[in-house]
Amino acid sequence: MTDRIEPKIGEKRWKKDLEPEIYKTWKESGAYKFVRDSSRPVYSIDTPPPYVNTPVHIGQATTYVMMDMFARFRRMTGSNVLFPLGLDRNGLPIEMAVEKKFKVRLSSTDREKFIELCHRVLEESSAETEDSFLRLGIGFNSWKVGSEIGDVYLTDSPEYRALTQETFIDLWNKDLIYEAARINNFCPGCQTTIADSEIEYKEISTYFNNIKFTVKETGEEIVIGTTRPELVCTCGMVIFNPDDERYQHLDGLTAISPVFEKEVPIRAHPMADPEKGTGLVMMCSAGDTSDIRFFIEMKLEPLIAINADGTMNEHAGFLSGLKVREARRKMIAELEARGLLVDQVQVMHRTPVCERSKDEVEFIEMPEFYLKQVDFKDKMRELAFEMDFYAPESRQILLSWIDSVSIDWPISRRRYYATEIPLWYCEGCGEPILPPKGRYYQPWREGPPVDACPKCGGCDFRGEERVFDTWFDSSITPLNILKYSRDDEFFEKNSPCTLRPQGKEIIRTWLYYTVLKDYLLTGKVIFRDVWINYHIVDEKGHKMSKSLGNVIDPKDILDRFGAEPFRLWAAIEGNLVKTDFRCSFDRIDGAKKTITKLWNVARFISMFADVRGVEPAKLCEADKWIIEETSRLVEYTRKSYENYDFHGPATRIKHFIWETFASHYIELVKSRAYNRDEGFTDAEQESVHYTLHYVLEILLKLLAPIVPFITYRIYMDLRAEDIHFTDFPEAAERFEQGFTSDELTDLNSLVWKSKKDRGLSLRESVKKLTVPERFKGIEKDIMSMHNVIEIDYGSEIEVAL
RNA sequence: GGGCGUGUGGUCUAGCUCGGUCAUGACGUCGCCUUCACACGGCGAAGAUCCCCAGUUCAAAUCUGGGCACGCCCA
Repeated sequence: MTDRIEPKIGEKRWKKDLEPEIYKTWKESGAYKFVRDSSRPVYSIDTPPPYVNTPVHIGQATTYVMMDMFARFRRMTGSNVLFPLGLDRNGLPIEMAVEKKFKVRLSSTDREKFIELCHRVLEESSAETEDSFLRLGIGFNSWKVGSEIGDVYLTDSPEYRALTQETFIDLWNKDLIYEAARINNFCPGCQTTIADSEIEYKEISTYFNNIKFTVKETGEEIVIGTTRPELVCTCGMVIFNPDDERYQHLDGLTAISPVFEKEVPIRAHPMADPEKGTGLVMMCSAGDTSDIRFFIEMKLEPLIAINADGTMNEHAGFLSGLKVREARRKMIAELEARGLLVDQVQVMHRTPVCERSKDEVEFIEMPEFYLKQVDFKDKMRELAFEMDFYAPESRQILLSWIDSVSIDWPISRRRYYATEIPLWYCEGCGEPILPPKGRYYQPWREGPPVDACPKCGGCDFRGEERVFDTWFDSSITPLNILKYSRDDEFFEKNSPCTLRPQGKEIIRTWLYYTVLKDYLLTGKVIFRDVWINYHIVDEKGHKMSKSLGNVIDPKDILDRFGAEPFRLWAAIEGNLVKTDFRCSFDRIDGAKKTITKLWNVARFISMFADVRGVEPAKLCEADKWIIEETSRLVEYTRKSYENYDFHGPATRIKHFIWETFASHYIELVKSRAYNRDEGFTDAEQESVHYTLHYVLEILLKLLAPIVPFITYRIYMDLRAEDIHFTDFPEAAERFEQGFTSDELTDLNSLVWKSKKDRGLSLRESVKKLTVPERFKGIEKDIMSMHNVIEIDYGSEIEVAL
């Protein structure tokens, strides 16, 4: 028989330059295009739309690579994979980029003009994102923006915005939206109301001012510490801790505030911390979120002293018209002049700030639209248990957030580059007018959908100027990709969406709002699986940020290593649902070795005839052994991949290739494969040729979702077939094994060590080798591998050199 | 202040659910080997108080309690 042929695989090693021609082929041929009318079950992935005005972050690169692994695996196991790319273009980041780039303020710029500037910023920042994803080997359904299922979508397209507005109209008609004037978190920098979820906390250095109040009943002077003296006018109560011995006598008395001389009750309340300041606290209507909570709890009437523009209003008396900081200075001066300021102590104060602009959040009463959510907390908890979380512990983050929800979701914003609230108002009677569903509306620049007010018959209308919270848009991504309200048949058949992959830091926003809103619209849970990832941090474990200068651009990695080492690294490094990954070039470089090893193993095997379908009974014992080991690997890998675990299999496959397959199996059967001196029968040689190709094929398929380029190329070279459209392996017929892998590797190591201890070459002959009986079946292979002259059997291994 | 998570050789990591073989592997280090797929290779070696304390147990990296450190989220 043909004993040896030239390797079918020519190149000595895999090079990153081999990647571009492959991803170009995929892109140009539309390899992963979604087929709407297929009998295969749909597996849908609601990808998190990256923000377009910043380059793809290393964290996104990693998580998209993981999603691609899920997609490729599902494609090989019979699913019709819906894996679209969305690009987020709405909201504050674009507006802030405009303000910075063109040196304008939103509040003082014409709306039409400002939006045009937004478009200009957006035009410059589009293609880059897609290019990175393409080079990473991500198999999106499409690379074109469009409205077919699986096409790239933009969150600011008229189609997407029309869908957002449609959901508003539906929710309005379901009586789930109302407008109310309430104290809201207001960002003076962004000039808009923001949700609780958009607040973060920062330690800011400030002064703790100890100021004097007087007790009305006794005339006693009491000292109270505050960081916000300008809010003394809104003080509604003075409290001390019930356990604080110093102030028991004050309970039930009345305090008179300094300067404003307002009378407020003094009470004991656990919110006061005896350790902090003097232990006496003045509770203002809107100093921070806990103040607001306190007022609600105590049923106190709040007094709002700050306007939306950040100035004090008439409630602040002599401070009226001043900005908050000026008012604070003036109030302190006034207190000092009257001898009511005891001292000032510098402290670090945990201050609520806007997560976007970092401005200190104020609490201001404004009319806003709300989507009801408090009424649905129990239902939300139920829904949280209807979804499978990977890892399961991540569900707790959602549950904790649901528990902490205390007010409805304020969904209106006073910004420009976002989806407009589709409403007009009758100037005569104030009646709100909703347009019919179907198209994208811009009420601030277009006329109402009616000629006359249905209530009073008036003909003058005012368009709503506010827009939606970005999360109101983002919370319909699964509806959008599944063509909710656009292709009812498809949506009904394929809802819920199979997978929501996202970061743990946006559980309280993206995941929560999506589940909430889509439940309110459809009455059902919108996801089957939720995959929650941790983060990619720098080599030292620190969060990457522009200010620290430790940001890694995936393009640098692609330029240096190509996609494959990076993708293998992403799978091998750890389990992203449990821990952060430390991004290290050295470790990515390390993954390259395994790529090379795989290439060389394949190249070696490609020298031998690709024998198919040998009867199991005719296989040699050594071949049965490696097939059995391979089957175990297949079973484990399949099961793990199904549960989104690629790390376990990746490490095991890697170990298998290096330690089991290459070092022991291939070394063991090498002479049989070559059969140069005809020491083996044709059947024995055929058995090994078959087995080598069989195991290689399985390994390539197991690895195809992780490293799609190299497996594609090898498979093409060997079989002229696209591996990504073959079936994922099933375990083969199982074989009883006379020996275990450990027993075999121990035997080999012992022989190698014996030669080494004597300073002999590994090719040196062994005069006599004594091994346990269980190795009898692979006697010939062992003898040729170690160059054994005589073999016999005993209970202990003995090597006579 | 509360919740969740993490803490394993120089570095990183598996194992911890369900206690029990000399604690897994990688990178790095050291020694030997131009072995005909691969020197981006092979063989071998050194290196660990498994954060600390206490407890349960015949036995703890693994379970319990307390502490410390770090991270994330929330107040």
